[in-house]
Amino acid sequence: MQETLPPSGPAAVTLRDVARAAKVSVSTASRALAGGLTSRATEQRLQRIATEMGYRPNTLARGLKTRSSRLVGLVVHNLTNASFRVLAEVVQQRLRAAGYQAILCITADDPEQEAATIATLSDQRVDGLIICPTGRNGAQLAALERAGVPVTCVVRRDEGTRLETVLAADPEGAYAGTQHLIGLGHRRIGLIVGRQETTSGRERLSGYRRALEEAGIGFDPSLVHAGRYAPETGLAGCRQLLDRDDRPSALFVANHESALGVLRGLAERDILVPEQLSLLCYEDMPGFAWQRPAISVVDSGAEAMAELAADRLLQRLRGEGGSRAAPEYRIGARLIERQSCRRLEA
Amino acid sequence: MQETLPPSGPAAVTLRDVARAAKVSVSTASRALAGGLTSRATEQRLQRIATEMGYRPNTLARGLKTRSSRLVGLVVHNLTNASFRVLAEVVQQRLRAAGYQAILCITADDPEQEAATIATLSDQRVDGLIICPTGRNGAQLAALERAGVPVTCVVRRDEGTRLETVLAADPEGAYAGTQHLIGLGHRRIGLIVGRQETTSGRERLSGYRRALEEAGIGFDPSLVHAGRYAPETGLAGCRQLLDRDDRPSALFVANHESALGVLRGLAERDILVPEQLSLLCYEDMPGFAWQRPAISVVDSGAEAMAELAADRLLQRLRGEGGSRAAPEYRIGARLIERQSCRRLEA
DNA sequence: AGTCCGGTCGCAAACGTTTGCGGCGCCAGT
DNA sequence: ACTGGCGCCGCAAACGTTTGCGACCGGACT
Repeated sequence: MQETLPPSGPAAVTLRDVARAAKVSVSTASRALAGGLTSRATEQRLQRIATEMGYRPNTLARGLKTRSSRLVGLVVHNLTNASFRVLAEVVQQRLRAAGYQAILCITADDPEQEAATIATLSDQRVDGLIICPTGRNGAQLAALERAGVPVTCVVRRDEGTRLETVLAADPEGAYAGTQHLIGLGHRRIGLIVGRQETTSGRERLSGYRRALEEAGIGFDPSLVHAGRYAPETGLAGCRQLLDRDDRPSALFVANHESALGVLRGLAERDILVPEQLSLLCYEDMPGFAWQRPAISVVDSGAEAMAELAADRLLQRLRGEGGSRAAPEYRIGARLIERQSCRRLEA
Repeated sequence: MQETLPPSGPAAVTLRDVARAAKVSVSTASRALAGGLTSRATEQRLQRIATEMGYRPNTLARGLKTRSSRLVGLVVHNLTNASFRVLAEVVQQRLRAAGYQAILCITADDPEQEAATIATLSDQRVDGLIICPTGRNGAQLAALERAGVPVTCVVRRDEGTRLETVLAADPEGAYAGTQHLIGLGHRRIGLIVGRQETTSGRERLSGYRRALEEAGIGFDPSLVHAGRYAPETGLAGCRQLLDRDDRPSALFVANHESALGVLRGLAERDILVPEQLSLLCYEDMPGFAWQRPAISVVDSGAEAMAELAADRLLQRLRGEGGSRAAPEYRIGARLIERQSCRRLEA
């Protein structure tokens, strides 16, 4: 019978092979390549032989011994949301530069998938974890951290655990955006915002509200429409807010998925921006700058968040964890004025 | 001195612990949990004990022994392009369902980064690889495949190697799109397309050209604008094609990044779609359906590509690789009519 | 010349699994 | 009652590293 051997090509060259070729023991070979505990001469000789033979250390074996896989889990809800997308891009690149690889996992904001994901990543012996938590699996995350695997939360906080977290400065961002509109003379400002069960949804609403009240404008609940992060929400909000007699003069759309629906709603009603309505969005996305008119946004600073999250995790991976404090970081938002907001004449 | 032991929490429970608790040898424990070579009774008993103790097998150790890491590399140029995004989402999910994890890597279409990435993934002993190749590292990929690691290319082909590849049916898609416009009575059709060094750029142009010629319409090179996949290209193309006397009556934009620039160009010139110009895009993206008017597209079938790529790789991972044929698969494109194309009166 | 010391190196154990091989006991068949 | 066979299990080797410990060698110092 034809032996149908699995196509395991030429067996990889192992440390033993290198050692044998250099006529030293495996241990000195190991030390020479790790740099250090050998004479300068043998070190260089072995480096040379190793590269000549095309030696590549076996990460699994090394990981088994050193109890570290140089893998980091990266868990997000999806890749469609611009924040998650840049998070994935930036974190991945940052980690790679530091010698780690990112394992990408997508949970669809579903606690069960998240639980399974965390378990699997733990099985893979990831060295660390960056995650946007659903909030329902805090116990598992805390257990991981207790087992020596640093966990950094992003975008959302996991209430109930004391995990290191980096968030957007949503209250301030929403405050600044609303204030900007107020400064332009707007008094009736509609808000389309996320579900109030989420941190960001609540915080953005509260920032909006605070700006209003500080300006001496009453908060009118009928001017806010809350819903999922989806175009449909924006469309529904448009309908609710604009098909009424005392129509607001400005709209603040607090997440970019809804914005698509809002744009369509405005077009359907032939409402001119910014002539008849000022429009301000939260979170920048590639399309906004290319719209006509270009859409002003308060940018939530996704890449800054990503960079900070990666840096914090890396620092703890290097063992400089230090502070048990499990702090919370906030990334400042930034107003980007384009052409979708106009000053209201008095 | 306070021993600052690394916070390696409670040591993980190992197979030895389970075996000891069950008063059997490690080998029977292993076999019992793997299912099979033991009596039904001990199998169930050990399953129970294992879960009670919270045993989780060490993937690294297992991988070292079995020479498989249950990791699969996923290499794309970026996550902004819609095709890559759904590729990442779908592949990740598919692999996970089959017990594999995806390592995400981004190359920015840069051969050097790609080379480094492939090397690292190989070091991590990935079991397989799904990659959109730059085309400059075919040798490395071929070597991987020879070493027993199945490689599947997506979106682009690596010329010069005979790797399994799944592509979009770009010639047919562009043909169908152009034909659709012709069927609506258009004779002068502008084309904004990708660089001619890329497979997709060439193939989409050729499909466009074939449709034209079959309809007896002469191919006019001055009606095509080729450039990078970026909004700027679209804007420049708009300028070149529309600021002339014999302006085309329809525009076929063969990639969605450029489309953003085109939309802005049209808005700047106050050109009404579809009244004054019909617009058709290649590759669907979330925004298109929400535009006003909603933009017709020929959808390149990104998720079908992703699914096929994942399935092909998985099949080979399961050892059913069989055919040495290194075949090439094509995913059919599909015209989605919305509201941006109108029939030309004769 | 003897002692000591610092620098290099090899031996062997360990990391947690999987797996070939052989031993043991039990049941059925003569 | 003895043999054969088969099902279940344990022993130990192996996967490719890292690392503590001890051996060895040379030179410098007393």
